[in-house]
Amino acid sequence: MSRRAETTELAVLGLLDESPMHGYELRKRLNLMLGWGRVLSYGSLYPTLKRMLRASLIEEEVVSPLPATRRLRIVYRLTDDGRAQFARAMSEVGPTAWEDESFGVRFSFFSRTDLESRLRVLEGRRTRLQERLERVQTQLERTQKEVDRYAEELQRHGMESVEREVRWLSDLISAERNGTPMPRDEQTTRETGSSTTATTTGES
Amino acid sequence: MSRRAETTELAVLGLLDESPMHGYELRKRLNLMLGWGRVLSYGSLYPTLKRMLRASLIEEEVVSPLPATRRLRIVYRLTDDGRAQFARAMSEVGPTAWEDESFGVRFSFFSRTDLESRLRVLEGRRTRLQERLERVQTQLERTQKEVDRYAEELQRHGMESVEREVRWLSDLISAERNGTPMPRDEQTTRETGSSTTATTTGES
DNA sequence: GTTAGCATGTAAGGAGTTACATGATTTT
DNA sequence: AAAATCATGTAACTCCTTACATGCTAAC
Repeated sequence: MSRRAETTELAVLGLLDESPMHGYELRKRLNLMLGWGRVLSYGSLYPTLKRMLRASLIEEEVVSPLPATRRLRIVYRLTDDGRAQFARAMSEVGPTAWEDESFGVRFSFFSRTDLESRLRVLEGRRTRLQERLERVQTQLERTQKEVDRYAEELQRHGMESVEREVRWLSDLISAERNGTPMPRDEQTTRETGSSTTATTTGES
Repeated sequence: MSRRAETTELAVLGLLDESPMHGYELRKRLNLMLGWGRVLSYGSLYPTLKRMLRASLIEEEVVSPLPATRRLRIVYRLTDDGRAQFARAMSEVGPTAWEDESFGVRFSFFSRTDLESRLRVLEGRRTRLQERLERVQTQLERTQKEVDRYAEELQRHGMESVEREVRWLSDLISAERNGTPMPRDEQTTRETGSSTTATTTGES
């Protein structure tokens, strides 16, 4: 019903689409998946699960694990609605799809989407990063007077990181287009011919 | 009074410590500084300023800009309390100091701290990143069975980014220790001898 | 003339965290 | 014997975003 993108929910849908799981395990997988940003807390996960339950996206089943003395586990499983919702969310590529968190989650589930959606997400993200680079560069030119050494160094490092991600995305995009699903080469980081900053690489 | 680290507040203190400014300009500088993560909205900045005003960290002065038809601007200036608070916050290097956002802000203001504080922040951040790497690596080894191609590629890219930042930090740390304030060389990214992942580089 | 930038704010709401509550089991 | 991990949850709170409200000025 609600068209809220809500990254956590998408992640849960995707993980449960692979296989049913209980909350604790879900959190572990989630943290591994998002890993490099936030670490999701129970105070966030459990209420999300309850909400999804109310929305009939998932169903619960209480399971008593074999050494029966252990705490009960509640295993969650996708409903047909949930599965449909996941498919819809993955193909509806809106501008939220290229935000840091959301991008990571979508990327993780790329195997379960079609080429077209993948390309739209990859290209959308790349465009967004390139815009960020341009904006920061023009702003730096205007404010160039008082440049603190450290502030500048941080800026430089940030830019390099973003440029690196742009190259990574460009490599992935070519790989997708060539039908080569993944650059099987570890040296993705080298100069790949993709001009780092300037190219606007107009999309389809 | 409140010992809340609150990154936004620290950033405002630091910027106003450089020179008085009005809200709009503050936001621009803030966005340039944090730039690569969030972009701060007015709905966040103005209430923060009001709060800091109530806490007597800053003072306001209404200024009518020269083409008098323009909107009034409210210029904020640090009080002595505010200046003291900034100095205290910058030297009190707690574990929050190596969180992404907070780290960036502190780093930007490094010129206004002593060598010791700088080293503690840099080393703290490096240790934290190395812990993250180790945790993810051990977890990957345990969950290694069902490795989705895309999920794995994202993981790999994330790891490389973090390793890159660790090298960057290591270079900065050596530079600080050698009295060379900054690696004036652009090729910081190359192999610098700093072993990427394994070294725990026990701190002082 | 219309878009972008200048300039300050408020109200409602979203997404998540920390701390609390509880307790068994496995590893070191 | 202590520490980590398994396991589920709630209440209070924080920080931030979006949308609204208002209006002028510079650049294209």
